[in-house]
Amino acid sequence: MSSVAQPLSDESVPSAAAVPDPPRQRDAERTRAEILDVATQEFADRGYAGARVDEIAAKTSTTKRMIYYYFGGKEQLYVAVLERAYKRIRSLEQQLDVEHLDPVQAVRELACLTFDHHEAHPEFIRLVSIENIHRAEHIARSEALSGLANPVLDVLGRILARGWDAGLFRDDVDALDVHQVISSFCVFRTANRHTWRVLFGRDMLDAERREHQRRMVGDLVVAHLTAR
Amino acid sequence: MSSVAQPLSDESVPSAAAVPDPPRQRDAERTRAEILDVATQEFADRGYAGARVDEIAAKTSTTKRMIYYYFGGKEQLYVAVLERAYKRIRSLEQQLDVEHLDPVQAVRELACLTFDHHEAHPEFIRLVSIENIHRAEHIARSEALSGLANPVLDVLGRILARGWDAGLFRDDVDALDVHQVISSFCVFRTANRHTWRVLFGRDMLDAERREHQRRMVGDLVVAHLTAR
Amino acid sequence: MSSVAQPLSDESVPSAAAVPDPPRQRDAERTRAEILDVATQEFADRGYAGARVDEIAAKTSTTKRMIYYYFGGKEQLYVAVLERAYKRIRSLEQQLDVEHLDPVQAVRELACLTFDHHEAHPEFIRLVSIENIHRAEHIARSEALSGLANPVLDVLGRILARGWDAGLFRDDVDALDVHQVISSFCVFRTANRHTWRVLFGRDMLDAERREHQRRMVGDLVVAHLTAR
Amino acid sequence: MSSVAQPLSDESVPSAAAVPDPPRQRDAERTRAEILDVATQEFADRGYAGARVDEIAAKTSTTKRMIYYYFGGKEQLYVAVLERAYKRIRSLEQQLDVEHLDPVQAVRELACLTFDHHEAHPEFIRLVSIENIHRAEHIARSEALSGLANPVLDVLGRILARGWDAGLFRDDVDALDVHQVISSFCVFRTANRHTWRVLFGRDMLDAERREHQRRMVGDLVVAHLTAR
DNA sequence: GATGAATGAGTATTCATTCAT
DNA sequence: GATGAATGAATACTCATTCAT
Repeated sequence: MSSVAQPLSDESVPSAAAVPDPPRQRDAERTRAEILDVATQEFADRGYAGARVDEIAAKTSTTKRMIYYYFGGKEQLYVAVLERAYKRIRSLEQQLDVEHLDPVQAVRELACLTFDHHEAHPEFIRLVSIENIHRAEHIARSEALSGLANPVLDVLGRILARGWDAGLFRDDVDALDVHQVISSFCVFRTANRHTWRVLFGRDMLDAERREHQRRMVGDLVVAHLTAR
Repeated sequence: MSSVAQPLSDESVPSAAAVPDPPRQRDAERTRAEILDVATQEFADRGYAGARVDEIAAKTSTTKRMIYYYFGGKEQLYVAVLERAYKRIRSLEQQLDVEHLDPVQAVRELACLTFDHHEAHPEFIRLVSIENIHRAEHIARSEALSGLANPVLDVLGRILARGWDAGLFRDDVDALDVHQVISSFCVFRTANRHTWRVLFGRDMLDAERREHQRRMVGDLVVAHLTAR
Repeated sequence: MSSVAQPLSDESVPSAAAVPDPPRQRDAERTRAEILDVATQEFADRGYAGARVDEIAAKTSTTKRMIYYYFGGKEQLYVAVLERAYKRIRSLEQQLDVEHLDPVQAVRELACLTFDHHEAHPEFIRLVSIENIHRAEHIARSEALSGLANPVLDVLGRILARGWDAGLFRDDVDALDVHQVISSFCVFRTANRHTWRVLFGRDMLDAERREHQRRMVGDLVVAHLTAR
Repeated sequence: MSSVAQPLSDESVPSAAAVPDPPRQRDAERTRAEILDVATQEFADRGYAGARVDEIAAKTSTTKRMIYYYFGGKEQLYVAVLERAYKRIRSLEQQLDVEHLDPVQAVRELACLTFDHHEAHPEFIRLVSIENIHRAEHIARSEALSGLANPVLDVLGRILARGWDAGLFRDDVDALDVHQVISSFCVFRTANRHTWRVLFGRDMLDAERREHQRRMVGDLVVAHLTAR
């Protein structure tokens, strides 16, 4: 019901507010966006096979026919959902600004920003889990995604370079390794939240434990990089 | 694809050996086990909604009817798969033996063993991802699983206690925090392998990078625990 | 076997007339009605559990899928059949007109009309028998049916009132008692026709005995009401 | 759960009490009887198509195999249930003794006894309804049933003869007509109890209304027979 | 006689997709 | 662009019955 992508979608919000409808023009774009919003929610919620085209259509203000009209089918809709989700995430990552900090502070800050970022977009984490179950076959085929630049890696690369120059960081790990460490921690909390809660009785996303966990990821990566 | 249950199933192997199978009237335990083997593979491969009862039956030497005879339905079969998978993993974890090492070595060894362990059971990691997509509703309802003890935590608890006593480890993280750090890294490599490969061009499970990654998880947790 | 709904369905007849049916896109009401016609026949013929959705669909010009599209499932279809059947019967009962007769004639006439009425709708009697086997659980849950007015009772109530005023009728039976007497006789002939025939060698619906039986129900209720 | 057939089965009760098991002898008879008891309950409860062989077996102390061993199949079991039920009813009817009364008293008494009789055996009424849904095809094929004498008819025939001789009864109805009147009323109360309750809000089997109804059937048949 | 395992044909239901208007 | 009706292939599940021991 309530929009899934809201935290991400500055663009999709105005559809409700704003102008009194230019006769018939951006309707197409608006309809597409609405379908994508609902589909994102449904696919993230139930997986690709578990999501229902009927259900997606029903939660939309248009009809099932439009899904086929705009996207061609369930699979293409799913790919479109993935593409939009990845693009939004990447565009947010563009705004990272940690390069004014010293390398140690910068890497800690980057970890924390990634932490916040993933916590704000659980449905994106779920989509990624789902896509991994499918062995990433859809994003592999998507031209839009396979060529998508990765801002975090660039930022991280420059921080590491400065750290190495200053003799602060170990040099047997590269940017992708560090990104893996950060991502592992930040993704796992959300992706495996439910089984963890049942098996260990602790909710990794519990608000009370949030600060502790946030400090932990920073400590972790800094300790690792600066260990003698 | 690659045999799912083999690495785990000393018990299930004899089905291949022994007698040449009198046409009917095999035996209950063998039939059950065979269905579970195939179902584990199928559910891990395609998810709960994506797996097909017909397909599972077809890959079995018995019929679909037997799935309902022994398990009652698709969902119960899925739960039985989860239960067996968790029990096997737990039983392997029972065999952990790192307590003769000094705390730092012990925690590093534990991280490495967890690393090996998860790498050996990718289908288990997949099942866990899938169950998280379903918000762990099935294991939450399973009496067999919600009460399952967790050997790793006990072992880790004792190591930390020794480390604290010796003033070696920071004391603002508990056993579950440390387990989370280790699990995050070890699970993520397998769970997110495919999207990572497509997006970053690196296979986190690549054999050539294995030792590097294995050292990394040890370094990570030790550095974190011993950081001043 | 013999057309079920015909005697009742002025509305459903046009389906046979009109246009020669553009292949697809018939119209909703017609499709619904056709399914209900066939389902009425099948459920009356074989009972709820004995009727087959496949068989109903096969006797229809549409497909099984439409049954689920319009009704949701076998049980809801059965309820829809009951609802339509009861509504039709009630609507026919609305047309009763015996109040211009003196009370004795009126009650006899009412009995005879009920007799004719039930004889004309054997499939309705069968549906009622079937629903009683199910302890009326379906009509109990149907809002459409539990609130359905009962014209016969009103008519009967007014006749009895006149008879009591005139000192013609005994006053220790109420309208529902009288309706029970009439219904028992009229329903039993049809509902128990087959076992009666086998066990006693007499067909209670034999055309030759019809007038005799019709007079009997009138005599019965009049004699009862007017007995000193 | 609570035994259906109890009111009927003086013979089947001792199975639990009595002798300490003659090594293995009447076991066959006892097993047969137990199956029939459970099957009677199940068929009466759910109809022929609705009853489940598995369910019948499960409610038995033996296994499904025995149903096939003793009866051959579901249909034959159903026929056996009908045969036993009819035989028991007939045998109870043998005990009717109203011939010492004057014709009017006798016919009233007969009606009341029939009333009591049917009220005591609702599961028999249900079986008869069910068999009528199947157009009596099973009892028609049963040699045991098609030749079964009907004690009530004989008794009734003798009472009517006396009444005619005495000029008390109308002579345009025969014994079977009178039996039909009585049966209609007595069967209808039980057979159509549930729909009647839902549609008219009155339970025809309500204990408080029992005496009223019992008097009614007597009044009814006497008034009818003696009407001038 | 008795038992649990096994079976195949059936049976209700669902789903992505398309058509006519 | 938009809509409700329609479809066929799948999909989960059930049932009476039989076999091996």
